[in-house]
Amino acid sequence: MLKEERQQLIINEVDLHNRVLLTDLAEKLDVSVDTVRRDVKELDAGSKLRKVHGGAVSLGYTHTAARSSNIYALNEKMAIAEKAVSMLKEGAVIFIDGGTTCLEMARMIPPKLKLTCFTFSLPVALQLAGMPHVDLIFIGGRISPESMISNGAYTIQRLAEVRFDYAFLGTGYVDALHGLTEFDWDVVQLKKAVIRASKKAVLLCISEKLNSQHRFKTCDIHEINTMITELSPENNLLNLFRNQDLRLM
Amino acid sequence: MLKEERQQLIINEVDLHNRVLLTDLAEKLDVSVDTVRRDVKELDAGSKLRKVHGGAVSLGYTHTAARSSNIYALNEKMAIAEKAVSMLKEGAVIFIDGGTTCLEMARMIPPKLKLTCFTFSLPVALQLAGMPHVDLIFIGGRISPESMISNGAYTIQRLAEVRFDYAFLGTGYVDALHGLTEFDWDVVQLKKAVIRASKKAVLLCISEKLNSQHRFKTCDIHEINTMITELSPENNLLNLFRNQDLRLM
DNA sequence: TCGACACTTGCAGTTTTTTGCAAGAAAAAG
DNA sequence: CTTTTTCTTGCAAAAAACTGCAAGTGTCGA
Repeated sequence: MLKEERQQLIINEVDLHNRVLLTDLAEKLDVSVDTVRRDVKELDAGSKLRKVHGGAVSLGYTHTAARSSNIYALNEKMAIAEKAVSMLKEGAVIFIDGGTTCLEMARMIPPKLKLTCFTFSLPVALQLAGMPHVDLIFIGGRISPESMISNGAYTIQRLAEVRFDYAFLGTGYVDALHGLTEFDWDVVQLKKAVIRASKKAVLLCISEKLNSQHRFKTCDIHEINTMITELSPENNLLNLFRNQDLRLM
Repeated sequence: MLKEERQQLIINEVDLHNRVLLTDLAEKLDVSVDTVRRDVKELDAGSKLRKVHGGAVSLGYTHTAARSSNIYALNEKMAIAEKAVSMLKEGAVIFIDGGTTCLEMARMIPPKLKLTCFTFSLPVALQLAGMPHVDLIFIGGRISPESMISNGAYTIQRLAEVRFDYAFLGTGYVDALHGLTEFDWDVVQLKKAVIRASKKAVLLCISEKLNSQHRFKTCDIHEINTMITELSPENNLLNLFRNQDLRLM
């Protein structure tokens, strides 16, 4: 077998599976691991793939890692945000949760729309503060450094004093059977308070989170009025969420 | 499983759920917690996520605001901030006002110093939220878009419920005779409330503002305990402020 | 055809990387 | 303040990578 031919096969294999082990390649091509190693090293030098300890990965594969400098799954989140913004009516009193999806939504609020927005997320507040027609009220309290939101008993008390037309919420995990869950107990208490304070709760959630769960439960699915994903409402992935007194969007 | 592959999965999980525990990752990936810890540490070093005690959080949340390039008289403000920071003692409960000088001060807080900080300024809060040893409490309310601080009756009420060891304040205008004055009546009410809530008030003020005044009065000079300018305390420009029961710094 | 030469391939020994474990330190929780 | 969890550090075993070397292969010109 020619070296050239072998290297082409290696590239094919890598592109096909995104990642391969050197030992697998050696077995498949019936050459020694050293040979494969040398081939992979050359291909790496020629930018045909990326060599890593124990194997090789395709360039596209690692490229997704570079994207994380921005926001994960930004396109999906923008699609969700667009749908969410379309629900907004002039003069509404709404709440916007923290999290990147909700931040995207805040960004997309039409500049001319008059709104009263509550939030406890610093990034969301910063975004909304620049909008002249938005009346922005920050719900204070102890700021949790990881999520940049206020949280704790004080914040929950403040939430008991208000009532929103709509609350736009994110969640860590969501499952048709187990509802909305989080791994953080404090966050659950906070989200419960938000849901109590809102006439209608709208969940913004990318489809990748569907059917995942964690230890602490925020609420059941039927306590949510509308669930927005980046998918079409007819998508099969949403089947489990039908007939739950839930509007899909 | 390749290390590369594993790290990619960790990034996905973190970006997806915003926050994950090391132990959960270890279980999911079927490796020891130590390995996950090392991976997360590497990814943190590569700015793919942020490591926190017991887990990792996504960067989407926590991009700390870079200093906007052109702050007026930055060097002077940094000199003031440095003096202000030198007053801080371990465990103190302080308030930090909005404004660029106070923001500079927030930036300069030593990373290891344990503090409880109150503020109603979004930029200051964002700055402080990145400091692990600072217990940060945001005083909520309606956000005034020009200054990015909460203001109004609600905020003033909240201020009535707390008591600071030190309040670090800015002011629009200051004069030995007329005291601290502002252009904006609402701001005056707010600053009054801050001074009432603090045992000691520290004024941060560049010398350029000395001997200027405006319509609405916050307080007299003697209600301030310490005044910090970028000048040496012996400087002649400060002569009018001596013998006012005021410490110059 | 022969031999010089460059290139490739596999092997063995050494070095580096990865991984899990354990003990003490540090940090969070109660 | 005490208990529990997490972090750090050093260590050792295993896996992988690198290095030098020798054997094999093919090319080219005399």
